[in-house]
Amino acid sequence: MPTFQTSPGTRDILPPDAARWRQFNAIFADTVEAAGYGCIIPPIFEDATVFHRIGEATDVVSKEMYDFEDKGGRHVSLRPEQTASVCRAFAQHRPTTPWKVWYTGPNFRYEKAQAGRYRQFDQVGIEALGVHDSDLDVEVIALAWKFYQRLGLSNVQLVINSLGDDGDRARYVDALRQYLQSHQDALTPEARQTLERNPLRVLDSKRQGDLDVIASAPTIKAFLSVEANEHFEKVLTGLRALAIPFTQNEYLVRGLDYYRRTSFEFVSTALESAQNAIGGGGRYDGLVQSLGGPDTPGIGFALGLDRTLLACDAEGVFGAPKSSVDVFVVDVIDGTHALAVTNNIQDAGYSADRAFDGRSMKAQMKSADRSGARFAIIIAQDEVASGSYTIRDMASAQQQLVAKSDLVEFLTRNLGKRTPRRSPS
RNA sequence: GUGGGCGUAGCUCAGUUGGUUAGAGCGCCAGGUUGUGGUCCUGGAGGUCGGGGGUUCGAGACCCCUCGUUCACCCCA
Repeated sequence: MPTFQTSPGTRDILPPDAARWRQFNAIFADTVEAAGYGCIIPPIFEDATVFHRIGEATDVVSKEMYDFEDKGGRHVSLRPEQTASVCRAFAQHRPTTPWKVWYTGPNFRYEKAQAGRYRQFDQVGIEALGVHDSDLDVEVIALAWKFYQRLGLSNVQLVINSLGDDGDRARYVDALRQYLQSHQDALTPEARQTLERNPLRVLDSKRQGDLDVIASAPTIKAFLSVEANEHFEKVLTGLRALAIPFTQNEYLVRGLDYYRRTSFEFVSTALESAQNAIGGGGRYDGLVQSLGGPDTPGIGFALGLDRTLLACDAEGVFGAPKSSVDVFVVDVIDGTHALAVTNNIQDAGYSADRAFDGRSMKAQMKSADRSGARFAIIIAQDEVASGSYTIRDMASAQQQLVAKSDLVEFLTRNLGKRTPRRSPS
């Protein structure tokens, strides 16, 4: 028999971790829906050209795309992120603005995996289209911040910068390229290579040999238009008003070409690994138009599920929920009583599990213990004869005999009223 | 894509300069207790030592290849 395992960079999320993911998504949805964001579910793959708008020079597009030709000869790609898809959706459906949406789901990038970096990785995020107002920038950042707080994270740092408008950015890149080229000899070979492709990325270098040159490099600030500068200052003022701490970093450029003006990143200072950026985002005025839509401003962020959970682990917060069931039915006759009883309990809105394969009472009690059930319902000859159940409180080991017809009333009295998952007919 | 570390039971790991039948703890199953879990005691199941090739009388150990994983670079969430 051949043995199989997950492909590199992918993995199974098993219980109880998957429950933690669901909880994570639920808290996120709750946080952003409270601000008027609606859920959007774009396809997981689409025309590869859509994602090329992220920037031909970016690594994401040039070497990490999971693209292929489908049976109809279409060049499609698994999405490496969702922002481009959301903007494509906007261009396609032309909803009224402001259009505020949130999403969750897997993305794909062909990279070598390491801690906090997978080929299939999940992100949650929001995108807001059609608004220039700097207040929206503040709202977007504040929602991410609020979400981190709800998870219980406290060692998160907000790093922020402005990349200016298209023209500002172009003029700055020119100046930066000139500066770096004139200091080429002082740069590492890797940085010189990066310089060819994208001068902005050189600023991201953490190599010791590049730091001196970077330290005296021109910064974007001097190239910002009056409007972009004003916009940025208003964003910072808004953050201060909401008491959200931030660090300005004029070298924060981020890897995707479409960012304009506000650009930000959330870094976990609790993580030791190199992958300590747990979320990021910014404004991308112009992206919708590049996808064939009307000239529409946009801003959003994406938070990495895996990395954020790693940060939670590092801080010892937001652990996996303990799964448990209300009742565990122990049937030592033939198991068929348990079939009916669990069914009835479930119809009444409570959760119930049982053992199979006719195991011994001791073994079934052990399963009851492991299930985390508050009560064990024991059914043997005596109970059947008297038309009742023995109900054992697993924590106190107190037992009592309860008439069959009083079972739901007993559960309601001890566990509170529940809404039935479906009404018994 | 490049470089380093690591792959032994479901999990965490021992395993001497290469030497008989590969071990422990936890977990799992059963019994001790024919109507009772969590503690305790006893027993049991479970391993082609990641895979393939080589060196050797003999390889879990040494060499080569390969796959996986991990860390760093790169990049990013």
